[in-house]
Amino acid sequence: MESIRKSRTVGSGGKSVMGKITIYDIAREAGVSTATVTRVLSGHPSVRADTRERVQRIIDAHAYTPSASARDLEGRSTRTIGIVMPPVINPYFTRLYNAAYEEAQANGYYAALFQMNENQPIRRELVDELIRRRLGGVIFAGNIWSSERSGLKEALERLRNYMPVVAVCPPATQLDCICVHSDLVGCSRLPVRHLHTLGHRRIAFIGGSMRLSDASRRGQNFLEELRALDLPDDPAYHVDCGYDAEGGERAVLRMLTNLDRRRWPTALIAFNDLVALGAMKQLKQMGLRLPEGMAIIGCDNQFFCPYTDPPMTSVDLHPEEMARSAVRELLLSHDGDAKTFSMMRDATLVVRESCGARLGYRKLG
Amino acid sequence: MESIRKSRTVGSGGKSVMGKITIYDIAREAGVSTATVTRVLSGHPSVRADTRERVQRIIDAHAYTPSASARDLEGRSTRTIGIVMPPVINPYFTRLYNAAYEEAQANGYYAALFQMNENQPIRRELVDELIRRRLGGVIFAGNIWSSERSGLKEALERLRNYMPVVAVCPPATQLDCICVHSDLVGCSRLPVRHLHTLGHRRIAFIGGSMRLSDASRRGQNFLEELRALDLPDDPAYHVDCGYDAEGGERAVLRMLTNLDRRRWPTALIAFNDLVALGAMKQLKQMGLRLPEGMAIIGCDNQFFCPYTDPPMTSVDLHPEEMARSAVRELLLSHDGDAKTFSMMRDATLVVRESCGARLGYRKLG
DNA sequence: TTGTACGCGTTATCAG
DNA sequence: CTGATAACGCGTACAA
Repeated sequence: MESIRKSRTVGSGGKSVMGKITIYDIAREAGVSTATVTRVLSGHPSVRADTRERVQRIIDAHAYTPSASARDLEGRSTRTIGIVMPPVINPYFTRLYNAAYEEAQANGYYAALFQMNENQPIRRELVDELIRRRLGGVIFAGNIWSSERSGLKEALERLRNYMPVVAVCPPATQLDCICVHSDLVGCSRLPVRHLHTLGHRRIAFIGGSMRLSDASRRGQNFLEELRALDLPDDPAYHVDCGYDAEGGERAVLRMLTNLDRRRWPTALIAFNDLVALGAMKQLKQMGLRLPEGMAIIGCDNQFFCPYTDPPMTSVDLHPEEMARSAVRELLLSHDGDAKTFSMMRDATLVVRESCGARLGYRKLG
Repeated sequence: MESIRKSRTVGSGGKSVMGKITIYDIAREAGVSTATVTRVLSGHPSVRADTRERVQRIIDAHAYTPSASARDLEGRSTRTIGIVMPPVINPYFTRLYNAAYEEAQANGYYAALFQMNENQPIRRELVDELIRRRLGGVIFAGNIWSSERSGLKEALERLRNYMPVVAVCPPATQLDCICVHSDLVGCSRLPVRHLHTLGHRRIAFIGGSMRLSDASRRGQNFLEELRALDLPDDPAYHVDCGYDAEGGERAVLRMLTNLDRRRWPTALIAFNDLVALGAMKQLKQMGLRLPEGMAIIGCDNQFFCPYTDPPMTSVDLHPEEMARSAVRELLLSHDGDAKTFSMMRDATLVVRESCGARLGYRKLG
């Protein structure tokens, strides 16, 4: 900020009054009533052609545009839905939001984004904000509904009193709203099976946080999957390291330096692609070749996966589809009959070369 | 969507009337006037303690929250600014938006995002939408203001009649609004000089689009810089390929296959990091080693730059700072005295290893 | 300290 | 076909 320098004061201008023309002004100038102006505006048929034209001319001349606030006040829908999620900086949520935005737009709605850091209690102010704006509905996405969040139940209940709510999240229980959840079982099963098929026996899991009950679901499922295949579930093969690339670097460093080389895992499953990215860097730095020295699988199938070296095998949770479904359900449940149900999209394993396989798309039962 | 399956109809619930309580309801139930309720709501001092408490209790009981529409109508600001830019899918704009969002929030404002594809005319509907919502101001970002866009002048003028406007963009002329622009000169100069210093003489530029006058600025500056250093500005050393990784792959493929090996450039400057990412992949695929076989520099200093192989040298345009400045200026120019000026943040070269240098941060005059 | 009444910009209803 | 006029929900003078 201080290093930004202003320059070139080019000039000054700008109208003085900042657009204050109302429907009254138009009506007066056109010599009609406000009702007629409204009729022209909404294309109502019962208005004489010449009147319509005259009014329209005035409207155009002033580039008059009715106020949304006033219009909303009159009782109709604001045609806006809210979407509450972690900051778009996380590319997974970027995709989620983008798809929601497009779907909303396709239905004549606007998707207002409310960013919220994860693992932070639902602030009462946020709920207030949503209600104040009289949104047509809200989508909560991300690990929003973890039981750690205080005031969750209350917030949800209060909100639902005003508008429909749908959650896009890991499988959660007791959620009294429509819930579109990700396939966390497949998300663990797919990569483990894939690695097992390729002959791997010592498989580790890095990323996330075991202490957060919902986020740990991934880790739990991973362990169950290992046991189902009679693979060792050594605690040393699991390290929490958060959700970004830096965490991935740290995780690898910590795990491998703490382990006798003969006990090193031969494959890594990362919480997400960001973590995997960091892990790959650290692995190379330690002199390992990929995928020979270590196989690795990410999650989210981000845009950069085909461009890592080697290209990264990853699980696609199809956030776009989930977002679109969420928006559609939200718009459908517009009216009071608030149903409550869950829906799920299967995960897909996108095989590239970070595990030494070259199979293209592949889906395991 | 069709592959998403519903399951587990858990139950049904939801209040029937979807929150219709108004300030009148509260007033009646508390046995006071609406004015008093308002006073309690806004923490006005002149209200007796017991009255306040009684009213507050009713408010809490109903979880009453005043309507934003009604409040806005009353004349005050909507405390919302708009930010119009390309889809947040592009990580550069993600950062831009995120910073704007935070800065707005820090000032008690909300930043409403309006996504618009680049190189598309400013739709009248969009401007209508912005005006309809009576925003406190609008930020336009990206290559929005290219002269190719039809109706640009008109849209801007009309908009400015309603609210302050600031543009975050490449240097543009004749923009009758506050303009925070990126340092496109430095953006070309820095990488060229860096490569020149390292001994490179045949330097190519890939990405963007020469046909779009504003986007081509980068290319123009690049050429000028080459000439200033007496380097060859062979047209074959420039290929348009858009703005994503796939484009980068294509660009490399096209350029190198069309060129005799002895005339190959020894270094590549990419329009942005996405393009550079694709280029790196294609270069490796053609058997070149990086940076020995080819040096490469990206732009935007994206999160993945430290994690490419080799880590990518890139130019940082500091989108976050620009966004924050834009928001601040917007909020400042709240009142009618619409000044018009430009400000610029210097670009910075972040040196990593994709050019074979190991210098850390480095800034060239 | 509290209440009354009006304005904010639109739409909808009901007369003409 | 068109024009008054009443909501809509809230803030705010002004009055009590």
